[in-house]
Amino acid sequence: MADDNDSADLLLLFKALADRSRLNLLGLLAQRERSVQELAAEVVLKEPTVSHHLAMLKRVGLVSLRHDANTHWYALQPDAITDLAKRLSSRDAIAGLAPEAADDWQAKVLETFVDADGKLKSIPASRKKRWAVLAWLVRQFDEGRRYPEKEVNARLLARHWDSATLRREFIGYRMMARESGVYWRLPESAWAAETGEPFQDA
Amino acid sequence: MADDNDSADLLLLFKALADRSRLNLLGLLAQRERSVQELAAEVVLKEPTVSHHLAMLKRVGLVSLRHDANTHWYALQPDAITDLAKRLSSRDAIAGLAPEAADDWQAKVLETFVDADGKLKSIPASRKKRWAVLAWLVRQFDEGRRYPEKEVNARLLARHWDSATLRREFIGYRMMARESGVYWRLPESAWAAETGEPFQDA
DNA sequence: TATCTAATTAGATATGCATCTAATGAGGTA
DNA sequence: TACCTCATTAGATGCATATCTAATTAGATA
Repeated sequence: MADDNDSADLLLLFKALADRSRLNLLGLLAQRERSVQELAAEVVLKEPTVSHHLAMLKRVGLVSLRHDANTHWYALQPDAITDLAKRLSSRDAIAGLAPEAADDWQAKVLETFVDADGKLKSIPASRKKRWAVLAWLVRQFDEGRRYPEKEVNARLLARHWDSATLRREFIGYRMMARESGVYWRLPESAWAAETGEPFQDA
Repeated sequence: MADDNDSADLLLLFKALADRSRLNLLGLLAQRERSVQELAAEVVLKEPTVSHHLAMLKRVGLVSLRHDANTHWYALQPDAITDLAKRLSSRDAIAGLAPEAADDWQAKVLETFVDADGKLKSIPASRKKRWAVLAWLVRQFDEGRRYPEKEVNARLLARHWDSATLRREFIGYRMMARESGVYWRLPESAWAAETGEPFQDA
């Protein structure tokens, strides 16, 4: 379901709004366009801190940015908030936040990327879909057992030629840990919650 | 002043919504009433964790609770969300989130020293912050009413274990007066101006 | 009374994130 | 080129909080 995307977005929006400093900044920006310095003075925070908050607000579309020389002018993006309001007004929309939806979505991704023989057709480029595929793959290893790199490779090669990338991604997504050439599964609690958002964009 | 409350409420609402597990729970509760066990199974969390989340959702009015024997049935409180949606739809409402100098500072102090249940985590050491906290506390007593020491203690104990210190500070900051074991509030004009002038403790 | 079940509270751990200082980048001007 | 200003990035620190296990409360039942 595209529902899943929606709910991830929604979560990020709420996270962006769940901080007093950022609400203050939004308040100021709702009045008029402002520069970083100006904002820092008004909310009594250092510029890097304000910059950090603005980056987050911008990432979720709550504010817009206009450059003028080396001054950056930020402004409220009013549609973002009214859109949010709209999304909240239906009870069904809220019901759509229930977790079961995720499994559905994952099944769909797997249908797309895995062929009838169980071979991975390609490694998804999108972070979320890659997560879904990796989750499926990692569950084919026993929890609590330790695998030498050679064996990890062997198992992965049964699914896709690029075992090196897959191994690396296991680590990156915290689905596996590695120590001196030996791999083991991490508990799903460590990664199952992250439906695949980047922590920061790097 | 009412603004201040509003924005504090709003912040708590967003904080409650800014967590994937709680969004999942809300989704399930939007479908129908559910017990803690049931929810724990569906979101794959332990019961105490779910209990913790539900307490927060309830505190901000997003869910309601009904007891039946020792089963607790939680349900979505749909008005809470539509109300939120309404509050977001006006640009002026957002502009109202802008900080208001002193008030905002006091709000920030309170956020730091008062936990979500309204308990005072500790008595600030800095004079100014202690002033802010005491001002908040003393406003919970009616003006013009007289309180025997026992009742002052009882009320303070709801906020912090060291009621004796708090009582003494009320006197020191001229927020209350005492005569033969009976206490009463002094008018704010007597102390509201001193955002923490030297008065001498002890 | 003792016991069973459902839920909450207490206490511990670990991760996320707000904030700061210092360093770097990027545009403008003399 | 050198310098100035505004902003962002890097890295460190400390607090808030999501989650778990263990202990406790509360209702129901035998």
